[in-house]
Amino acid sequence: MTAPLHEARPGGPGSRVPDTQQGMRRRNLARVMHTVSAEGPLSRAAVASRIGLTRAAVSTLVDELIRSGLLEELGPERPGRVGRPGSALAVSGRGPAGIGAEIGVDHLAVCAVDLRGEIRARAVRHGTNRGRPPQPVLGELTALVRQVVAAADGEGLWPAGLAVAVPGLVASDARTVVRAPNLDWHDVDLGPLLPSELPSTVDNEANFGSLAELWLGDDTPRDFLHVSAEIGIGGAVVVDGRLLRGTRGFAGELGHVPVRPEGPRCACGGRGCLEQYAGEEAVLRAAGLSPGEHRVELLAERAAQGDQDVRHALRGAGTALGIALTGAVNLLDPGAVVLGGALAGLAPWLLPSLERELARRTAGRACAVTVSRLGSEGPLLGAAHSVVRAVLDDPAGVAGQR
Amino acid sequence: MTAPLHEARPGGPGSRVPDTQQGMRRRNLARVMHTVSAEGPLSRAAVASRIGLTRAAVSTLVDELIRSGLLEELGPERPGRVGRPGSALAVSGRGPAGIGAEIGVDHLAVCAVDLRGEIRARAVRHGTNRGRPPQPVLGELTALVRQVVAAADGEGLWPAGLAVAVPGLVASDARTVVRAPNLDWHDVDLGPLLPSELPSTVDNEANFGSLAELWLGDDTPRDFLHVSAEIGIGGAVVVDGRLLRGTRGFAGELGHVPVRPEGPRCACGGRGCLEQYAGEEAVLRAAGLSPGEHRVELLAERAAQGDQDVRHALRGAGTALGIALTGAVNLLDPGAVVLGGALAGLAPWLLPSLERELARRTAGRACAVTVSRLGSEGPLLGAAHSVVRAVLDDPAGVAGQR
DNA sequence: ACTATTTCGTCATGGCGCTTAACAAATTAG
DNA sequence: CTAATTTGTTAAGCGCCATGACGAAATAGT
Repeated sequence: MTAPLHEARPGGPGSRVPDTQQGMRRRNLARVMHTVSAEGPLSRAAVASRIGLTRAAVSTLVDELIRSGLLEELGPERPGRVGRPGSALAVSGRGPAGIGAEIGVDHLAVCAVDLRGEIRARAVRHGTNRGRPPQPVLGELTALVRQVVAAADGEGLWPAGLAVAVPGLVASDARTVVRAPNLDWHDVDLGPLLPSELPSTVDNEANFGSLAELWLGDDTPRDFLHVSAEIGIGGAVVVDGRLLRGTRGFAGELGHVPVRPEGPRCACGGRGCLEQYAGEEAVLRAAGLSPGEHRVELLAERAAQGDQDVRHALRGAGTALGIALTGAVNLLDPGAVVLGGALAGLAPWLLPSLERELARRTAGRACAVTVSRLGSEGPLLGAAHSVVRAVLDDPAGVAGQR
Repeated sequence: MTAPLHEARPGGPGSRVPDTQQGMRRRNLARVMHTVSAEGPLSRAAVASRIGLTRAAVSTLVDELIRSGLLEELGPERPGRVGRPGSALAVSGRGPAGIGAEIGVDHLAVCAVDLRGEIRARAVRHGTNRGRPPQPVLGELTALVRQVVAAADGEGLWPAGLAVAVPGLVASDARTVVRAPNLDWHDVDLGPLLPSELPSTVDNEANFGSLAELWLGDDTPRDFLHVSAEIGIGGAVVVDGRLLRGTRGFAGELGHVPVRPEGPRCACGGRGCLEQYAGEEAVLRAAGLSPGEHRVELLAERAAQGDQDVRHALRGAGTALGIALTGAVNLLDPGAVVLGGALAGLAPWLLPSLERELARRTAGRACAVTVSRLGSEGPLLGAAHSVVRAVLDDPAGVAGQR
């Protein structure tokens, strides 16, 4: 459990990893899995032509993947064209599964996703975790995980790994929660509290949310900026299909980008940070609601009912977001900006002012702003899929587990 | 000439590139070159233990590299330890060379760098290029290139490629200058104007400058933000040792990050952009100098002489840079911010206010600010080295050229 | 001085993984 | 019903690295 499961690095020309024939085999197994996974049922010949290997080579690769339970033979393809019909191959629906878990402020959720990307089992427990110590929370989570694993087992699936999304900053060891303000956790090592029978990783929920967007979003480009608002305003930068983490894992912090340099003081020491204008507390206050008792969910409700104070507050937040995103778009030139998490639900009232501000300030270099369709499901799905991706990226590594 | 020479991508698990034994061989040749290049003279056994291959395998790889003229055998190592001494291997000083060229506003420069990273030949021509059409400028540049190539040939070097640094935005085909305001060039395809006998690439000078910092800087981390001020304020983002280009190649634009959202109007359509406070024109004006006749170089001179108006103007620019960089540092969490190009010379007067502003606003997440020692040499060196890196990254591809 | 030990570079052998070429099987086209 | 086309498998071959053994060249110990 040293790094997030889905971030196995191939190792470039400067790397120390030797290149042997075993490595070549592993990478070609991964190529076959990726191809079949991405392009639906495919014959051996079709796979071969797509990845550039010969039919003979693909045959032996496929044999190995079928023996490992990662691929399935669906039977002969319906003959439409001339020539002998191929035998359709598909990713197995009865092999390894990725277990995703989410520790939310108000709930715990676990799900199992098979290699085809389908959710095959899930479990939720409602109830606040704010201020509760880690031990009982993780105890309950582990119970839910075992429940989901048992359900998945009933469908012929076995767990390849567990990924846990947490509303806070996670160290690069992928197990220590540095701080999670909404849970009031600080420097907690979750390693010993997680089910020991599964290889596990922990990561920030915004990170998993952005990966979900990358893997499951419609038409999401390989370079984009994901903006969500769970704790503070979390951004995530995805470059070339990889999540940018930064040297200390802090990358993607959008909440403390200066919007008005002489604005009100912020707890971070700066002035006029984005959070002062578009953070949960600030928006609630601007809408005339008391931050203590109300939550973000209420805003969408009120705005939909036509509450002018709320709408005004959201317009202001959109403008502030537009200013902060102008800087980010200038710096990164992303293919898109995606609003996710709680912001997705508020998009109808945020977008107009946000887009106006952004378009005005980035004339000619503008960038599409889209809304995630995953919404609050993002982190959980991203976690589960991170395990699935790890299997697709290195089928050989996982086949040995069983 | 489709992409910058140094950006050949290996192709991850999802890629279409098949993994064959030839590819494996190529990558292992690259590993040997990189290792010898980075860690000085090394015996075959030392290389083997470093890259994880056996001595026998490394022997055949080294044989091939010596036959191609990329490696040299220096003779027996001085025996210090027990056992038979190895035979020292070094990167050849008489093989391929990288030719770098720079089209500056006031000069043209060309140099040849060998695989060891040493400059072996150079040529400069002074005189302004502002407003001159591309054809005569490139004609002169080509003449300089041929002159440098001839000089390199006299030392037993042959040109492996040419990389040209341009003060403007270059399209992703690495040959078309989209716009270079200081030269008044727009949508010029330099391809036909470059020496046809060499594989050539064109790129922005700020990009090459940041790569020079990555490859030649002391202790430059693999993730950093490079800030220079040649045309406008060019930033460059380097992530994991790779230059971030963005979907349209615009990435790294720092000049139009909003600093004061209600500030003065900017030509870009926005308001209060960084360029309004820290751009060449703005700083000259704030210092009481007329932008038309004076240049950045003058500022360092005056500031050193104690000119209070100039120092005040630079302090202001530093503060604005600090605000803009706060956003960037929050978003990217880089290992360092490096001031390069013209900013390096102004650093003594920019740094105090810049660092104060940055430290105050990023308490706890602060980031070191350093000054490039390459200064104005960066772009030229980066260009030449980009060719050298391409050779190190794929020795087999280059050996065939000769 | 002489031997044992260590390390280096090379060679022969073998295993592994892909390619090539040939073939039987299953379909369409004429 | 035959020819053509495409699929999947098989056997032979080649490239590349690993293994193990060897001579060469140094140090360490007696």
